[in-house]
Amino acid sequence: MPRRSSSSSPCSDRQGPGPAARGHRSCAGAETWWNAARCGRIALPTVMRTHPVGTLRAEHAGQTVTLAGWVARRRDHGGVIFVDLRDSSGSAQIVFREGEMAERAHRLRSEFCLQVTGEVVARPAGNENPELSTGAIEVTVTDLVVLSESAPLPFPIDEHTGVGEEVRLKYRYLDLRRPEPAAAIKLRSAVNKAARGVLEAHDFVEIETPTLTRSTPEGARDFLVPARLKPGSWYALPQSPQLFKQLLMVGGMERYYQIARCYRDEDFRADRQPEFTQLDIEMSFVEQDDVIGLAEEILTALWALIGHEVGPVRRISYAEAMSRYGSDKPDLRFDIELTELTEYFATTGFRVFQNPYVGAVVMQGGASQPRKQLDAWQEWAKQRGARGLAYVLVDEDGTVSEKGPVVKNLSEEERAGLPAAVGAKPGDCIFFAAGRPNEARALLGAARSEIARRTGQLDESAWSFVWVVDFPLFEAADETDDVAVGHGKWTALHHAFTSPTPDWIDKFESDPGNALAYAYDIVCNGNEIGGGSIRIHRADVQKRVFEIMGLSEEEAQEKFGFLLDAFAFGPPPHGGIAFGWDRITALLAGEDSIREVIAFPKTGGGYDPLTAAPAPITPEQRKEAGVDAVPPKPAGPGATGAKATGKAPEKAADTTAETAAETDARGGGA
RNA sequence: GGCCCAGUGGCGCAGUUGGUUAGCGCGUCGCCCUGUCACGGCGAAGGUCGCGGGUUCGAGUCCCGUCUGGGUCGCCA
Repeated sequence: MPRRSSSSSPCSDRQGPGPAARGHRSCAGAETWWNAARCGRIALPTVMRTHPVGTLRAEHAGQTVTLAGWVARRRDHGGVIFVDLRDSSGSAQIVFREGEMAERAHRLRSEFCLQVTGEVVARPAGNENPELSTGAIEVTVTDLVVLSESAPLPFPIDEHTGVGEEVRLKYRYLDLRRPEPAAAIKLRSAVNKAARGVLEAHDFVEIETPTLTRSTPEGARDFLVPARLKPGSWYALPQSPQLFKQLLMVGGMERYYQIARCYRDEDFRADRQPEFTQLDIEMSFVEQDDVIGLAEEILTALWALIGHEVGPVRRISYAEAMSRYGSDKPDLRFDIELTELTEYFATTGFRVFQNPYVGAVVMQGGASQPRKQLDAWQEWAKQRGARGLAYVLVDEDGTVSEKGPVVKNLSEEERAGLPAAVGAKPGDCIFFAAGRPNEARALLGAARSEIARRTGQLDESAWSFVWVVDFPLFEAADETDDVAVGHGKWTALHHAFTSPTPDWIDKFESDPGNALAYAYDIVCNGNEIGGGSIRIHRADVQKRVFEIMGLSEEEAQEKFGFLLDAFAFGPPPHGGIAFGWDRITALLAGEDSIREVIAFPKTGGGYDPLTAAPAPITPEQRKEAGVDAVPPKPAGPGATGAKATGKAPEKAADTTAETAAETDARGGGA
C-alpha cells in the first residue's frame, strides 16, 4: 500500500516501517478526511495559540506565531537546540538559540507540554527537510512557557519502535499521541460523520434508546445491572436496540438511526469486544430494495473516505453463497469456487464419499506441496472439527496422481473424470470434504480462503462487496444447539419477527425448510459488516410464524409481550439494518483488530488495563446495590404482555460478524 | 471450555546442549556539542528472567501447575 506521502500528511511527519506499516490504509483514510476537515476549514486560533503546528508552511515565513504542543523529540547541540513540537495537527521544528532560551530548552524533556512564541522562518538553504510537511520552515522561539512537565515515558512515543498492546492500552492516552493510533480514532469520527450525512439527507431521525433495559432470554449472555430501588431485580444492557427501533416505527418516527452501543457478555476476539457499536437503522414503508439502496449509499460515502468507489453491489442468494463458496459471508476478492460432487460420486465405492454431500475445492499448483505440507492441511482441518481433508493430486500430464491416501479408493472412471469435473489443471491439488452439506461446505469454504492466502490469489488491497439475500426463514430445531423458542421443529434463523419474502408469505407453512426470509447481509472481504431484515407487521403472519415455531400465544406474549402489544396498534410495514461499526471502521483503517479503532478497548478477558475495570466493590456498594437480595419464590407468571421481553436484538453486529444480522429468536427457554 | 504462541531492566528483543558476572538496541540520568531532524560523543544507573512447585551439583533454559496477553475453534448466531 502506498504510504502516505509526507507532504499530504499534516497529522504525521514521518512514517517508518514497523508496526506502522500495518496501518497502511488507515493513514490514507484518516488523511483524506483530516485534510479536508482540518486544512480545508478550521484550525481556529485560540487564546493560547495562533496556529496548529502541522499547518505551518513556507508562506507563513515572517509571521510571529504562538504554538502549543508536546516535545516530540529534541536535538540538543549545546548552542542551538532543535525541538520537534507536536500537536494534533502534526509537528514542526522549533529552534532555541543561545543565551537564556538555549539554557531553558536544555532542560526540556520528552512530552513536556509547551507554549512557544516565535517567528516562522524559512530554513537556511540546504537544511530543509522534504520528508516533513513543515520541513521548509522552522520557528525561532523567543518566548517559552512550560505548561506542564512529563514524567519519563513508559514507552517511546514514536512510530519506530513496536510496543506491546497491553502497555499501549494501559497508557492509551500516550498511545493516542502517536500519529497512527490517533489517525484511526480520527477516521472513526469521519466515518460517523459521513454516515450521518447520508442519513440526515434522507430525513432520518437520530434517536437514543435505553441502555438500562430488560434482560432478553435469548441470544447472547446479558450484562446485568442491579436495581437499587428494587433489590433482586436487574436491568440488562441491550444486546442491540432491535426491539426499541421497531417500537419507534410503531411510534410513527418512520426513519430512525442511532450509532448505538451494544453489550454482549461472551468471549472476545480480535473482532469482538464486550461493548461494541452498531449503526442501527430502521425505516417504515419500505421493502428490501429500499434498505439495500440506502445501505449502499452509506457504504459508498464511507469508502469514499479512503478513495475507493464502491459502485453497485452484486447480490447472491444464501443458497448460492453456500454452494459456490461454502460460506454465508464469502470473500469474493478471489474467484476460487467449490464444486459439488455428490452426483459424481453417487455410486462410488469409497465409503467416505458416500455422504449426503461431497464437494471439492482446487488448490492451484498444490500438487507440488511436500508431503509435510499436505499433512499440515489435515491438522488444519482437524482444528476446525473435521476428520481431515481428503486430497488428490493432479500430475503434470493432467491425470490423477497415484500419490496420496485417497486415490486408491477411487475407480478408474472416477479418477479419469475428476480433473475435468472440478476444473483442476495439471499440477493442482483437489481437496474434498464429505458429510452433511453445511459442515462439509463450511470446511471447503475455509479451505478456499486458506488456499487463496497461501497461493497469493488474495489481493489484500482489493475490496469486494456482496449482498447475501434470500436466507432461509427457518432452520430445523434439531440442527441447533440453542434452546429453541417454542417447541416446534423449526426455529427462526434470523429472528422471530423477520418476514418471509413476498413469494413465501402466504405459504411458508407448506415447506418451512425452503421458505425464504426477507433478510439480507452485506459482506465485505469475507466479513459480515451489516445485516437486517424486513419485519413482520401483519398479526396473522406473525401468528403463523409462531405456530411453525411451536410457540403458543401465551408463550409469545410472555416473551415478546410489549412488542406484540405495540403491534396491535397499526404497525407500519418496516425493516432495517445494523452495521458492525467497529469492524467497518477497522476495515477502512486497514487494521486487523477492532481494538485499534476503539478509543479505550478492553483485552480479551474483558479487562480494561487503563482503569483496571472490572474491579471489586465495597461492602457498602454491595449492600446498597442489592446484589445479594434473595429473589422471592417464583410467583405465577405475573408477566403480562407488557413486561415480557422480547428478544431479538438485532443480531447484528456482533462484532464478528459484527453485524450480523439481526438476532435470531431462538433461545429463550420456552 | 479446547488447542497454539508469547511473557527476560521503562520499551523492543537475544540468550546455543542446563554451566562462571544474563547480553543488545532504544529510552532514562550526568557531562560535552551552533544546523540537527530516528543528531552525535563520553560516562552511569537500572533485572525476584510472569508466579508457584519440581528435577539437578547447578535452571532464564528441562518438567508440572498457575496467571496474564495474543491467536484460533466452541460460544456470540
